[in-house]
Amino acid sequence: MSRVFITPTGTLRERWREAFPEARVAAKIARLTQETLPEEGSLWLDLGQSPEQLRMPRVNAACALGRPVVVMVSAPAEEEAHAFLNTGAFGYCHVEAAPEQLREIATVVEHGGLWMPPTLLQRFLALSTRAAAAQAPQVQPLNELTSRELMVAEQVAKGASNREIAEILSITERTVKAHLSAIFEKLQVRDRVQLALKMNNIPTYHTVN
Amino acid sequence: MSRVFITPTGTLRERWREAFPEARVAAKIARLTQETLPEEGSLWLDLGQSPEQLRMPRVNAACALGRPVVVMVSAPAEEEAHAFLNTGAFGYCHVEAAPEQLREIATVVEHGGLWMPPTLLQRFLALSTRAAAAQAPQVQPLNELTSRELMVAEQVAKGASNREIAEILSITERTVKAHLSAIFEKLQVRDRVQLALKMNNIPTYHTVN
DNA sequence: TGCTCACCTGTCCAAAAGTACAATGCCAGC
DNA sequence: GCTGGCATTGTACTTTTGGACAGGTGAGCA
Repeated sequence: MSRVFITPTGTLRERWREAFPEARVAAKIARLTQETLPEEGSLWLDLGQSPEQLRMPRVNAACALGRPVVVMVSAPAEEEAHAFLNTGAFGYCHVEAAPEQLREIATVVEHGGLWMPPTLLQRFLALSTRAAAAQAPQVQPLNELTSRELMVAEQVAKGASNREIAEILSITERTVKAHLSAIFEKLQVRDRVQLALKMNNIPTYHTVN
Repeated sequence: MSRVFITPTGTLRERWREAFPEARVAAKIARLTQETLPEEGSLWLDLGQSPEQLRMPRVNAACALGRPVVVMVSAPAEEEAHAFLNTGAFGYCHVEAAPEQLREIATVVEHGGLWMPPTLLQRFLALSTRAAAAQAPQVQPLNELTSRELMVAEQVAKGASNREIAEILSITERTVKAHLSAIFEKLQVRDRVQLALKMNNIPTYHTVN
């Protein structure tokens, strides 16, 4: 498995060489063609110094070569990560990533996996899940709720406290709680946060048990 | 690197054994604790026959063990993939996946990568990009948060309780509260419900005092 | 070397949320 | 007239949440 680094300086950084002693280097993507590329292996694109408007095209060009591409940047940012990975890159990391890390990343992307910093990955998953939920709106079992319960649920969905709901509906806080208990039971949620999310069509991932 | 398969039958499938001759097997997640688990390696959760309402809790439980989890299902579906990966799983594949594929997946997840079938991955990336764009205006106030605070906020956005967040982040419930107080202050919300809504870009109509 | 900041934790306390058990009144339908 | 569902409220209790006050550590920086 061989790795090719694409960096404007045309020279390998210390840590890159440390991670992959056999790595090759290229100054420009254009220099690389199907013929000059090794049979398999990954491409490592250094965008550390690239100006804004050139970054995306470069990622595009690199991905077009048909090898898994890891984009390296000097300041990882969420939106950029999304854009690059969506374009076809399989990895997104810091240019100064440690050698062991680089090897981890290589292992992952060369086996069809996706790699990005853990915190970004989390955000990433949260976002796409939300998007998926928005795409396929679930018909909720809100019909099970009585009219009064629905009013209470809607207030919770807007972030109201029991006291506020009581005031709005002109009932006692106690009654609000009674309705809430019924709602929780019917909708199979355990507290107002989960209810608020459910009412807004957002999946929750924490079950009782 | 060792692999533990969790399957109701308590026996390894042919192809699993073929992929990982040394694999261990367990019938229930509850049997596995930090002590009985190997130092490192991945968990493979067979949801082939699991009924709908037990799937998510099982994924949750498996992820809580602190090893990369690969969920195996008999009929891969997009929404499910999103949900499971968002819960903390790192892999999602068919129970009947070929041995070579299983090894690929193992390699990926054990190195911090994310693995799912290529077609799903495409959809996934497309979705998240769209979501990122939609969220863009909202993400701004979030950068006031420190990385740790963001993690807490993300969990609240999914409906987690303080206790759960503490467990997930391996900190005390007290610390979770500390982070939350800071978050409330920074994002100008008064409680976790409003935070959850704000994190999901849903406006709240109640005063913030 | 201080200093700041993020992160983590503790105790104590008060408010809010949620549950259990119980009761009253209203109204529609059989 | 009886029954069942809905809405309402009460007392009493447990759990969860959030805040006040008071620290402790470690990393980075002037």
